[in-house]
Formats: sequence, C-alpha cells, structure tokens
Amino acid sequence: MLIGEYTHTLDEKRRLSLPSKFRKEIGKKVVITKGLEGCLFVYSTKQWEKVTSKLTGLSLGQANTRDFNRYMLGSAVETDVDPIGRILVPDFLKYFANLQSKVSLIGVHDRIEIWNEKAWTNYKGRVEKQADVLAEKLGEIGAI
Amino acid sequence: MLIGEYTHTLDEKRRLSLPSKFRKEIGKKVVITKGLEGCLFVYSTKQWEKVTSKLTGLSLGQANTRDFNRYMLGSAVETDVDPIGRILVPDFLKYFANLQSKVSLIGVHDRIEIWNEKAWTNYKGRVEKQADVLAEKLGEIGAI
DNA sequence: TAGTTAAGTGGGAAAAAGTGGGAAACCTAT
DNA sequence: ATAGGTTTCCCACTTTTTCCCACTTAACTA
Repeated sequence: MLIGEYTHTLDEKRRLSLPSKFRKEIGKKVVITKGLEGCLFVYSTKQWEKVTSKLTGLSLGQANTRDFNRYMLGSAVETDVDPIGRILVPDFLKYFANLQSKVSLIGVHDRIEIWNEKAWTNYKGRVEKQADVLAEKLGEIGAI
Repeated sequence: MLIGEYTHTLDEKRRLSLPSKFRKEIGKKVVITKGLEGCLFVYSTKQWEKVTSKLTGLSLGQANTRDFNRYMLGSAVETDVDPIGRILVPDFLKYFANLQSKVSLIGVHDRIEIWNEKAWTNYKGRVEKQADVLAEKLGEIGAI
C-alpha cells in the first residue's frame, strides 16, 4: 500500500528520486502515464498489465476506442528505476503535468501520483475546504 | 507493447528514425499503411499478418468491407528498417498524412502511428478536453 | 557526541540516438 | 549511350541519454 506525501526535486536531466518508502512496492520497472487533474500516474509493471489487458480487448473499429487507446498508450512510458531509486520523466509528460523543479509525490493505494508542487498544494487546499461537503456526499451513497 | 510519444524529423530524403525504444519490438522489416484520422500505421510484419487475416476474414459480401480492405491493404508498403533504425516513407503516404518536417510517432500497443506533429497536438488536445469521458473509462478498466 | 548508514541531489565522461550530407549505384527517358 | 534524376550506402556531426562517482543532509547507532 503506497501512502504518504513527499516533495522531491526534478533535476535538469529530468531525473526524479522516488521516495525510498515507495521503492520496494513499486519495483524496478515502472510505467508513467498521464493522470487526471493534470498529474502523472506511476504504476508498477504488474499494475500496468492489469490496465492494458482491458484495453487490448477493445476493437479497432470504433473511433472512441481508438481515441482512448491512443490516450492511454501514447501517453505512457515504461522506464527503469535506476540503481539508486530514480526514474526519468520524459519531456512530453513533464510538459503535460507542468512540472518544475519541485514536485510532489503522492502515494495513492497502488499508484504514485506526480504533481507540480504548487498545483498539488492548491488542489489539496480546495479539497480540504470541501471535505465536509464530500463527506456528506459519500455518506449519501453509503461509502462511509 | 509499443507505448510512448516521440517527435522526430522526416528529412528531405523522406527518411524517418524510429524511436530506439520501438526498434526491438518492431523488427527489421515493417509495413506502412494508411491509418485512421489521417495518420499512418506502421506494423511489424508479424503483426501485419494478424491484421490482414482479420481483415480477410470479414465477409467480402459487404461493400464497406471491400472498401476498407482496399483502403488498408491497397495502400500497404513493406519496407526495411535501415541499419541505424530509419524507415523510408513513400511519397504517396507522406502526402496522405500531410507530413512535414516534424512528425509525431505514437506507440499504440501493436502499431506505431505517424502523425503530422500539429495534427497530433490538435487531436490530443481534443481528446484530453474530454476529461470526464476519460475518467469514466479509466474507472471502467480499473486504472483509478 | 562522534561515527555510520541511508537518502536525496548533482555533475562529468562515455555511449547511444538522432540528424544530415556526399558519393556511388541505379533507373529512366531522350 | 548519356544526361538527369532518384535511391542506396556509408560516414560524420551534434545532441541526448546512460552510467558512474561524489557531495550533502538527515537519520540512526554505539
């Protein structure tokens, strides 16, 4: 279970240390892909295979299937974790998530999210303000 | 599994480097053909056989099946990957996909797609704007 | 508290990837 | 046959990536 929040540095060579607490669980090879709300998702290869196995079943004939495949696969990159626990963030993903030098790494169950630090702070602030509202909605649907 | 997005240069001699990450999987001989949404598809010869067997398996009785077969099969070109990983894009395909100097190469599972860079940027923007649709699909396949 | 280990960061050198261009080989049409 | 054009093969340059090592700070330990 990946949990916790860390701030690390994305250096000029686009290298990013994964928090040491995440390394064991995430493994030596990971897949980085576009997430939601402008962040990146990092999956272990095992987790990633679960995702792709569902994609390959979809047929080429349908336009929105092609759209979705291009989005999921075109925006993903498989990359090795180097011997001291760093990954390389491709340019187009760095650009997509608007990453600067300081980035936030968030453990979310079975994936890691990578955020522009400020975007994460903002997002967190907004969600915290709405916490009571969210709790009520979740309560309504019986989630908590 | 071919994944990721790269921008390369199509030079004056219509040579195009395949991203090194794709070379092992795609092999030394590939098939280029007209794709959908105005891009080109590149398959390994092995994958191409699978595609053709699927297409020829469709009933020829239907006019739109014949049309699609002519489209995919009629425009297909087999070409070697040169010793340093480049392919030659035939003129009529370059013209079809409106390729200029900068082209985007997208790994989509078992094929590489070649796009005019700007067309790809536009297309991507349109798909990404539909975040709600994407989120729903991501949920369906268990990615989030 | 000093010494030791681990984590995160940074940088240089070697290797690989991507790009470009010249010349030989090959057509093709006059 | 040869001039003009294209294709192929090879070499070379530039940029990017990879690999390795080292420094700094923080945590841990005897």
